[in-house]
Amino acid sequence: MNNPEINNELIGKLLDGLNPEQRAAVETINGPVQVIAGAGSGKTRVLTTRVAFLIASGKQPEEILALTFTNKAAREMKGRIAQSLGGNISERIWAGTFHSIFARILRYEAEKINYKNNFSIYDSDDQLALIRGIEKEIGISTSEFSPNNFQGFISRLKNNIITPEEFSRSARTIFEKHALEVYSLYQIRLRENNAMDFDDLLLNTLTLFNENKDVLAKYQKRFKYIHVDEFQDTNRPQYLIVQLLAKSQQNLFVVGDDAQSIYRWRGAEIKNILDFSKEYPYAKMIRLEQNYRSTSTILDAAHSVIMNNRNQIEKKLWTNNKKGELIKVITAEDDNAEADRVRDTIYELKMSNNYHYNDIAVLYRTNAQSLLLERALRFANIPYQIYGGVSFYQRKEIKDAIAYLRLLINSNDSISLLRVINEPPRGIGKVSINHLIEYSNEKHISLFESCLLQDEDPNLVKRPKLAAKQFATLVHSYQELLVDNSLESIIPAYLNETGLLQMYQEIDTPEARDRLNNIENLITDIIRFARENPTLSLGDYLQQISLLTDFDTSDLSDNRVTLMTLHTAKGLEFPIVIITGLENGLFPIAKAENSPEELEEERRLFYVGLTRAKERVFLSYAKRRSRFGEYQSCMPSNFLLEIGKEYLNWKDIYNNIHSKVQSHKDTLPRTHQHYFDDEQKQNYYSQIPEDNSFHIGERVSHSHFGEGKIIAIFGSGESTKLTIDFPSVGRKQLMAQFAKLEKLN
DNA sequence: GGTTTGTTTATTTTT
DNA sequence: TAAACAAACC
Repeated sequence: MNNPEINNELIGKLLDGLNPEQRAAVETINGPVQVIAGAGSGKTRVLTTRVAFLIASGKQPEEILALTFTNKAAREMKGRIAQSLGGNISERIWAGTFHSIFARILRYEAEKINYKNNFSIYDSDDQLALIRGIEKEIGISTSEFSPNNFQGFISRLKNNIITPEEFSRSARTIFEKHALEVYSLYQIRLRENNAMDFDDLLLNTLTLFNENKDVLAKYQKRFKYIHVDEFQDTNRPQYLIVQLLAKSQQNLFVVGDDAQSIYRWRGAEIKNILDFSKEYPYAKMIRLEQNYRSTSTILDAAHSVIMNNRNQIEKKLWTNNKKGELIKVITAEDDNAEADRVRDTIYELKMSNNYHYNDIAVLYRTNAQSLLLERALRFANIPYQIYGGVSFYQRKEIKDAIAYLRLLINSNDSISLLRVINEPPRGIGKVSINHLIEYSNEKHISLFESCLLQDEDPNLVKRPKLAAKQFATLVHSYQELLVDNSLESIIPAYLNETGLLQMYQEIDTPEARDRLNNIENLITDIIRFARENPTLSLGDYLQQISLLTDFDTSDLSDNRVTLMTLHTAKGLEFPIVIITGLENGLFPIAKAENSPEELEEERRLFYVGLTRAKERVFLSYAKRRSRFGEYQSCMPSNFLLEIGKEYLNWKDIYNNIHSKVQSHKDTLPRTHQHYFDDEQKQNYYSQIPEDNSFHIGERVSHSHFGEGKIIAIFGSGESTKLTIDFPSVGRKQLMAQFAKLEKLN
C-alpha cells in the first residue's frame, strides 16, 4: 500500500481525540452509514472529519457531496474542512445546501427539463404575487381564499410530489377545486416566467434524474461519497433524490437526531430516519451518545422532558461534564414583568463578571414575544441582536433593486417586471397594467415584449404606452450593455437610470436615507462579488442571494445578547440560555394541544432549546399575558412540570406540589403522566407568592422628589435599584427598599 | 394614480 | 396591541 496520495500523517491527526463511535463513523467509508447524533455529541466534527479523512485517504474532492439545510451549516462545514486541508482543496468539494447544490445542477442541465439556464428563483413573496395574480385572472376572491392558504397548500402538495394532474383526481371540496385550478395555472406561469420556486428546485431535480437516466448516471458516477446533515429534516423529494444518487455506489452517510426534528409541519419526515434501515438493512448504525456541550444537570433535565415522547429512537445521552448549576425558574406577574426579570437576569450575569453579553441567548416560541424583551433591553442599554425577522434581502427597496436585476437576466420574469414597472412611479397604473397583461396573453408574448412592442399596440392611451415602452427599452439597453461590460460599471448606472435611487434621494426622510443606503450596500456587495469571482456572472450573484437568509448574513461575534425563536436556535450553542414564555397555549402552542404528534414536536422543540445551553438555563413564564390586546391568565407550561424537580431551582411551594404530583404520576397511564388536573393547578397557583416588584413605566411618588416615572429596574428583591425620572429633578437612582415609594395609578 | 382610512388577523419558516 | 393589507377616497 504505497499509494502516494494517502496522507498517513494527516489521517493520524484527524482521528486523534475522537471517541470510538465518532472514529467508527469517520472511518467507515464504504457502504451506507447512519449516525444518530444526540445534541452536542460532536456531529459537525464527525461530518467534517470524515470528509477530510476521505481526501486524506486519496479520494478526489470532486467525488464528495455534502448536503446541509442551511447556508450557515454549509459554510461552517467548508470552513472546518478548509482548516484541516487548506482552502483550494476544500473548494472543490460539493458542499452546500440541498437547494443550492440542486440549483447548480439544474442550471447546468436546464434544457433537459425545458428550462433556460437563466431561470429566476421565486421566494415566498414572489409566489404570493403570482398566486394573487392568478386568483384575479380566474376570478377567485382573494379575501375569501387567501393567497397564503393556497401557497401553503400547493407547497404541501409539492412536498408530497403530487402533480396537478394527480391532484385533480382527489380534489373534492370547493377549496380543493379552487386550489387545483390555481396550482395548475401556477405551474404553467412559472414555466412561462422561466422561474422556479424553492420546492421546484427539489422537484425538478427529481424529475430530471427520473426522466434522464444518462444524466442520473453521470451524477451517480461523480458523487461517490454522499453525506446528508440533519437527516431527520429531509422531506420526501430530498430523500428520493439522495436515494437515486446513492443507488449505484451506496456510499451514503446520513447524520441526524430524531429528537431534534422540529420541521414536521414543513414536510420533514422523521420516518426517513426509521426507513433508512429498511432501505439498507446492512447499513452500519452508529449512535453518538456522549455529550460534550452541556452540564449534566442540563442534559438530564432535557432527558427527563424528551422521555415523555413515545415516538423516538431509544437513546440516553451522557456526559463527563460537571453537574453545574440548577435550572432557575423565573415566575413573573405578567409579560412585561417577565421581560424585566429577563433583563435583570442578564444584568446580573453580566455584573458577576463571568459572562459577556454574547454568551447569552434569549429564546421564545413566537416572534411577537421579542417586542417586550427588546423594549426592556433597550431601556436598560443592554446591547442585543435579533435573529430572523426581516432579512436584508426581504426589504422592499432591496427586493425592488433585485427585481430590476432579475429582469436584466431573465426578461420573461413577469413577477419581477410587475414589481418595478411603476416603481418609481412612471404613470403606469392598474388599468394600464391589466391592458399590458391582456395584450401579452393575446399575442402569446411575454409581458416584457408586450411593453417593448407598445408602438404596435393600438389600444393603450398615449402616456402609459410611452412609459411602458421607455421602461422596457431601458432594461433592454442594459441587457445589451451587460454582455461586454463589467458589473462594476453597469450596475450603478442601471439602478440610477431606472430612477430607483433618485426616488429615495428626493424623499429626504431618515427612512428614505436608510433605504438608499441599503441599495448602495447591495451595489457594493455586487461589486465585491464581481471582483472576488471574476468568472461568475450577475446571474450567479442573484442565485446566491436568492438562497440566502438573514441568518447567513448576521454575525454572532458581536458582544450582544442574542434574541431568537427556538426554531432558529437549532444547531447553535450558548453558555447561557433563557427560554421565555413557558405557558400552556404559548409553549406548547395552543394549536398543538389536541394533537399528540404536534405536542411531541413542541416537546422536541423544548428539548432543542434546553440542549443549546452549555452552562446555565433559565426558564421563565408569566401568570398573565397580553394577547391580541387583552390580558389572559396563563398556566405554566406542562413542559416545565416534566422536568425532574432535582434539576430545578423553583419556589419551595412548587416543590411540595411537584412531589405530590410525582407520586401521583406513577399511577397514571404513561401518556398522561405529565398532566396536572385542574384542581392541582388551581391549588398550585394560589400558592405562588405575589410579586410586589415595580414595573417600568409605572408612576410613583417620592416624599422628596415628588411624582416620577420608573424608567429602569436593576436587581431583584432587597437589592432592587430603580432609575426614576422626576420632572422636577431629573433622573435618580434609588434603592427600592429605602426609597419609600408610593405607587400611583 | 396616490393617499388615507378602515379592516383583518396574528406559530414556527433551514431554502 | 400592532402591523399589514385592501378598499375607498381625493
